[in-house]
Amino acid sequence: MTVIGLVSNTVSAASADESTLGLLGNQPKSQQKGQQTKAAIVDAALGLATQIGLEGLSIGALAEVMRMSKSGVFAHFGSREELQISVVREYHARFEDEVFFPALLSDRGLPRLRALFENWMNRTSVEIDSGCLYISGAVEFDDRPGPVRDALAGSVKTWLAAMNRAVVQAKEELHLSADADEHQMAFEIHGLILALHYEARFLKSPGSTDRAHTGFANILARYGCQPAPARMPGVASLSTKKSSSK
Amino acid sequence: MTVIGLVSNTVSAASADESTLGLLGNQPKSQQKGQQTKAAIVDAALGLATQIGLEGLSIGALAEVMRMSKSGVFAHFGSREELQISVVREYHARFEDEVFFPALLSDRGLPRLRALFENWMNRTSVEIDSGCLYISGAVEFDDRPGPVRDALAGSVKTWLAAMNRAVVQAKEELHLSADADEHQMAFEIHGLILALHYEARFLKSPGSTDRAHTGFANILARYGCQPAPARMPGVASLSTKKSSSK
DNA sequence: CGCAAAATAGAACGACCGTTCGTTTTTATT
DNA sequence: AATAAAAACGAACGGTCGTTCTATTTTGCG
Repeated sequence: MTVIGLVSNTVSAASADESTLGLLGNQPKSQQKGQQTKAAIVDAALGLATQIGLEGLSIGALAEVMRMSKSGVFAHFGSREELQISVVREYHARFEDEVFFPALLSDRGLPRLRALFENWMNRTSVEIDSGCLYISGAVEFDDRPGPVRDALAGSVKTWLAAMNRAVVQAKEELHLSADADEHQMAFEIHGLILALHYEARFLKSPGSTDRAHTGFANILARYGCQPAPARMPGVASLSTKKSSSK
Repeated sequence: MTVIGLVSNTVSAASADESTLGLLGNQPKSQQKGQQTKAAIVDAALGLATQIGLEGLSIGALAEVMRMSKSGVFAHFGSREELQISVVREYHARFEDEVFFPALLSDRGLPRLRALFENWMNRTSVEIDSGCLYISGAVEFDDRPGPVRDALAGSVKTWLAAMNRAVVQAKEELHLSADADEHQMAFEIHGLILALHYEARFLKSPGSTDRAHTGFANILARYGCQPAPARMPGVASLSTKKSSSK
């Protein structure tokens, strides 16, 4: 863990990773049908788990969706817990692909921070209908130790650390006030996402998405990206790069 | 519903309300042992539900805690769903007593808003260990319609409406900028509480409590309560009572 | 094709779930 | 103390759960 510098967690256990990538044929040309249906099972399981939770995920229901026998599904994982862990890893991978990696195309500093939040918001907006595994999982495994909880907490921490890094970089690029606390900022941003999910998905309050956006703008304004960002006393010759991305 | 002006919801179904109050003998001197043990059951059920969730709450486990038979416990509610609703109502009542009512002792406007947040924070801090029914319940009943969800959502909305009202009053008292959006502000405050619960209870990150406090100060600062709150033009003679509780 | 290995099926298990029902105990009142 | 009502019990029900075991089918390779 703590690998190459980006969001990673999927390094461990060999098996069910390639999923949709499929035919890159790492080395052995063996292994085909098995991995393939296993990936399909994990995909279906992820769909079920985001809706009814990791704990609500039952092998019987999953088998029905897959039009397979319970034991047929079960054999791919050996235990329900291993199935849950596979689901968490799959969710992590998709989160990376959808939220983290695309944001790397934006410039370091404030543009990338904005992109990260924007992607996170977009994903959360979709999850108002489908559900978010990082949120439901957190509640379900609050005080239930074990490998599932570890996998969940590991993924979430990896992501939050990436957000922290983006804030630090924004400070380094002088896009944010130097005394901005990255943990504080990440905390407040996390709160916006959680409030959005709560109020939109559970309470069904309209306007939550706008409020999350406004909240993010407020945070940026507070932490040094002033409405009038021109005169910063001393420092920062004139290297203040463009801070607008779109 | 939408009653006398304060947080209320408990008006409906007659039964299990008096709980610990016990012997005030409303009118009929009948009804004794039953209501009493029912209240004890709800109390124990609330303890279980905050830890493992409303869905994880099982009558068997509850009976064991109560040292009663399953059917003995069951008879008090007639269905598991009714038990869950009773738990939600009890939680609502305690939330009111602990968070809302005490804050009414503080002056209208900013002092009361501060008190509401402070009480909410204190309760949430305790719930880092015990769990919060409004948060776990929201996840569990996201997309599961029914009376339990209705009871939960009703309670939460009642409370959030009280927060909104406090913000509006703070504007009326000129303690906050007149163009402060109460919904936006309540949204951001709610996010702080949710982030606190998430990061402290699930991720076990230290310092979350301080970050929630700092976040609240940031929000107040942004919405018109400037960092130098001493000279506020006009208003509020010198009746600013103590706003610290401990 | 033939054959070993992998994948899937099917039935059964013990455990726990919410709920029902008839019985027994406890309670409150006369 | 007698009695009717309320409360608690205990056993059983149908159902779902994760898991195990043994067959059967399907796959991939020579």
